[in-house]
Amino acid sequence: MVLPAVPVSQSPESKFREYLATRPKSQRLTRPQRELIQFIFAQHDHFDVNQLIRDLDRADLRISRPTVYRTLAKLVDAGLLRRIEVNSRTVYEHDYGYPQHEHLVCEVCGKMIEFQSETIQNAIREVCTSHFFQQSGHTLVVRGVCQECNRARSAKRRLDMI
Amino acid sequence: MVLPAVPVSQSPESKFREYLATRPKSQRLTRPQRELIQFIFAQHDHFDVNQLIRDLDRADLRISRPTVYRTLAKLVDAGLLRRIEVNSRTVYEHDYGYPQHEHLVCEVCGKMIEFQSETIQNAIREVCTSHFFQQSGHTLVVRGVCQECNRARSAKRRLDMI
DNA sequence: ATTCTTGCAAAGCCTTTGCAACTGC
DNA sequence: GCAGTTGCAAAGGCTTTGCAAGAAT
Repeated sequence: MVLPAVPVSQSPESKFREYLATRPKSQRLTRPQRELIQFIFAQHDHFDVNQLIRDLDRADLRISRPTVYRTLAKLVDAGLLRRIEVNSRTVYEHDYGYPQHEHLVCEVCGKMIEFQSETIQNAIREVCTSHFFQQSGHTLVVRGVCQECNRARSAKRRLDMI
Repeated sequence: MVLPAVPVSQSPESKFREYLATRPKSQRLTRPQRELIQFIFAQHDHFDVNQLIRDLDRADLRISRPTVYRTLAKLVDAGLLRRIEVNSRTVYEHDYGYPQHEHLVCEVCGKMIEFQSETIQNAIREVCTSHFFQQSGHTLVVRGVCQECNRARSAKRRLDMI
């Protein structure tokens, strides 16, 4: 986490409970779901499904793959998680308690750097207004090479020239 | 196409030929590839692989699925096409001869509205500079509901209230 | 008690790959 | 003629689904 967290009044679990209750056909909060929420909001930042399942496994939490997928979908729908597609990889990150932000993604090491930009958010808002487009969210991914990988590359280039 | 095209000096095919020639291990321009390029740059705007193959089929161009995938990858690498991930769907659009732009994507009808924003591009450039991040490209997708679908929704809502 | 959720196995997508036949250069 | 490309079939990832057993309200 690099950005300041947004203050929230409820725990992720109770926010999720609220979401479940307000569904058209009311849904249930189960043990696997609670374990997942607790696990995700205790540790992860950006993660994909395979990482998550591996980590759950290491933590001796046996939650089946389908249940993980089904629960993640609900968490996204509930506004607890955000789902991002990055270079054909699907990653999740905290939404609840975390501010809207954009990403720089290093194509070499895969690192994701977060940043906020009022300017960009305002510009998007303006464009939506002028197109009478009702915005529900956005994703900005900037691809490139991060500082460290760039250094490494330059070094290698210098070596290659010898 | 809604944005003004960028003037280009070469045809897509010759631009691709140039790309092929400058590869480390030189590659070949084949009949299926030429047909694909001609077809894509004659008609399509945004398309996914299945649409493309269906349309090729209708045009009696039989190019195998693997070849389509392999060629699209090269076209993206050559800078002729851009590849965008939108709501778990992979779509391609012209890159060569078309300016950098962002997308509003309607979650109801799937329409993609293009727009350009100097402000956003500058803001991205600035952020990259301050993070010593060497940008190679970016994707901005704004999700929401377009004007028409919004109208339809409002109308339906009014009806529901009776 | 009822209705939703789980886990398993299996199926579904989309995409990639191994390989023999083929074709640019 | 050599090296890269094609098409086929098959395999690979990731994600979803049908269904019987189990759990939440």
